[in-house]
Amino acid sequence: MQKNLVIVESPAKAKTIEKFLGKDYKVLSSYGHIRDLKAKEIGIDFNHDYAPQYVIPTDKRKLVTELKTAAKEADQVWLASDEDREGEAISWHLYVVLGLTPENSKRIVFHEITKKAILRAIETPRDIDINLVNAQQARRVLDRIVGFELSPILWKKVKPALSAGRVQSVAVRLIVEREREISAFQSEGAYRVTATFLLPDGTTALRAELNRRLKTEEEVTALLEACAKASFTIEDISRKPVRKSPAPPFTTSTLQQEAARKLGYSVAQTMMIAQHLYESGLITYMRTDSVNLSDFALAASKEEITRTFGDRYYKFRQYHTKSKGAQEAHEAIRPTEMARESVTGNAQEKKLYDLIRKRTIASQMADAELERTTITVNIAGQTEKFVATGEVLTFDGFLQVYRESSDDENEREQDNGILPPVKQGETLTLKDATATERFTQRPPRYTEASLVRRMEELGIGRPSTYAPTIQTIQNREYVTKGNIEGVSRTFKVFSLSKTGKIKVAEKSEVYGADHNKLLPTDIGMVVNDFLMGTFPDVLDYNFTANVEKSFDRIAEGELEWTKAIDKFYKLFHPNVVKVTEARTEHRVGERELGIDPATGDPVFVKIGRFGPVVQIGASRGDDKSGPKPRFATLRKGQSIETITLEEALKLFELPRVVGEYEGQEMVAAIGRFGPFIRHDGKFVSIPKALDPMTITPEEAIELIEEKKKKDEARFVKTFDMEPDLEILNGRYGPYIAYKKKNYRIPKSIEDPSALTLEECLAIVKEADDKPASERKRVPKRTARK
DNA sequence: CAGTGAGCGAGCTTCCGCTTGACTT
Repeated sequence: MQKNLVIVESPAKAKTIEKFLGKDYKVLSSYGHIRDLKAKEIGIDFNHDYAPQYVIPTDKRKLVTELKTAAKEADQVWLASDEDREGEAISWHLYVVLGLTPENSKRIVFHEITKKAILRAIETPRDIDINLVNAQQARRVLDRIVGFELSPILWKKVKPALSAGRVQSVAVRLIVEREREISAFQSEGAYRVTATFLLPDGTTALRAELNRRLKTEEEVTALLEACAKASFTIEDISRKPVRKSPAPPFTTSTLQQEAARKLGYSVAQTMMIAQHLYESGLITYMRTDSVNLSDFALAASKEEITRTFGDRYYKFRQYHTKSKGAQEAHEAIRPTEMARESVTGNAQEKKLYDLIRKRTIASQMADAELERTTITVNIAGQTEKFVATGEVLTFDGFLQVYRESSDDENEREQDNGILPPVKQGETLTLKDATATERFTQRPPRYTEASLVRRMEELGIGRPSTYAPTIQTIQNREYVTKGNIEGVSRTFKVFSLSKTGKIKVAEKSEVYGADHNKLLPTDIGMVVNDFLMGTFPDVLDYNFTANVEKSFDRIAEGELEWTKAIDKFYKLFHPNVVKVTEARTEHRVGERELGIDPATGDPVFVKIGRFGPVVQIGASRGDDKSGPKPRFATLRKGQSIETITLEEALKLFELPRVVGEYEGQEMVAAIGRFGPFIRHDGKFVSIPKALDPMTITPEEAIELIEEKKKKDEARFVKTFDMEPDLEILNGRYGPYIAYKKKNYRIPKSIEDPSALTLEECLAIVKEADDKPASERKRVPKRTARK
């Protein structure tokens, strides 16, 4: 048995380190935290100075027993979790749970996974930093208090199973506020004037733009009229060298942004692919906020750049992390071997690796050098000038390898080319001039990646939580990813022809379309407004930054963690009690639309048990007296913020009896899966081309008959002896349905329609006999779209 | 796109950060 046990956080890391350390060392992984607060209750003892009640989660029990056994067998245990707040806490929990002592255990840290770094770490061990551990306990306890005291308020006041937290609620706030900025945005038109001039040779053209935009049509016509008569001279030519520097190597956040822009991956997708590359030993750890490169990586980059491009392309650069609250326990994300140009794996892995490698290499390359030329053209008798700019790349530098993308589509317009040679004082002739009406642009909606960038700027969330947080706010239905259809608008174009005439044309363009952007739902907006009204301090963009300052003081040993929590709790909890007990006349987010002309009853919209609903008539009190209110769910695209009385009343026209067929009523309605026709206890979806409000009996019958035909094709085989068992055609090919459960047909069976009843029952029996532990229940959420 | 189309209500839901599985009917 080995004398030494090293415990790290990640199994991939354990494997690598074990190779470096040799046979005297056994290296195991803790797989992150091994203990946490009780899962089902708050898990904090408020009567005993906020003592956290830690438990080992069931899925960690087996691992912890293994670690205990290994620790007992070793002479020395080396706690080698990451060097940050969470890592220090992991070591401390291990120390406590494994029953270690100062004699038989040591705390070590290393910043790069090289033999040298690890051996040096072992030579310079230290003790567990209890102040840093306490900072983590404060963080954990604060998050638990905020989450577990706010969420139940939402269950009571808005809708069950909702959630609130220090991170997710602010993420939702960002999206809600951006959407409101967009709806309040008033675009302003202004005219952008461009002109083409001819040089004295009579053939070479120079395109230039007026140095300011013109506000009114009068200004436009005045200027164009002046241009028709004016003479033009080259007033000034200026040349300026410009340098561009490469972007720093990837962190989790910047990798997610660039992978989204360049490769179109979602944040979760990027992390999954990166995890794969990491486990295959191809890249360094993918959850990091550091832009630092190890000496090994710096040397390897230099070698790679000078070998491939030459000395001139190399430049040593050291980057410093700017983002708030960065903990820098790891390196930047980079290839483990800089010389490895490509990897084996699927196409996505190859592309992401390529992106990481190029970004890393480029970060150690020379600046790109450009020459920017600006030509100013004077209009005789006018104060305005025309300006032409051009850029020429004189040295490509890092651009040879990598060019960072931008979210802003307008930036790409600047890709100006070479300008023709001109001389100062030269006279030009105007060939044409055009004034095009352009509108100011509304703020952009967030994408997953741009939300991550904003969260990182605010210091909210960590590299390990960006992707899960985005998932959570979508699971709670605060936010959806969706498209917005563009709207058409007209704009004017004034053009001056060679003959000096001004023509006006009206053109149209589609604007405002959006694809795959984060949009707030009604629930998201109602919850946000409620929390902003009741807990503005927690929703403040600086809340995290402020508590982080306290955590830093705790880590420095200047502040007791329980005192910091006490200060917060004494302010926060009374407000929780006050808000919980506040009786309000109306439901949170409720809006009265008006009176139903048919009954005289009031019409409301609000968040109901299952989401946004319209209600006609007041809710009945506890005594159940009075008439029952009527309900209707909002249709897709409708919002409780914008729906009108008219639209709301229309929702009650469904369900609607369309007609009769085969002696049974046909009823049109809208359900969770869209519009449908119910007939004889069966449901048929109504396609988009038809409307449930106007569908005719003939159209409905056609749909029903079509569905019948399709259903018949569904049945591959049925058995008279056992009507409960059917072989059906499904999305994934034929399968067996038996007593409300579905069974896979083994791949070895070529013709499922030839199966006998006995064979089918055998398949069913075999599947049912599998131990329950092997049959994982499907989480409810995955059934959702 | 196999199947769901309801409506306070015994119960239950929830946070943030560390880490990977085992599962695809």
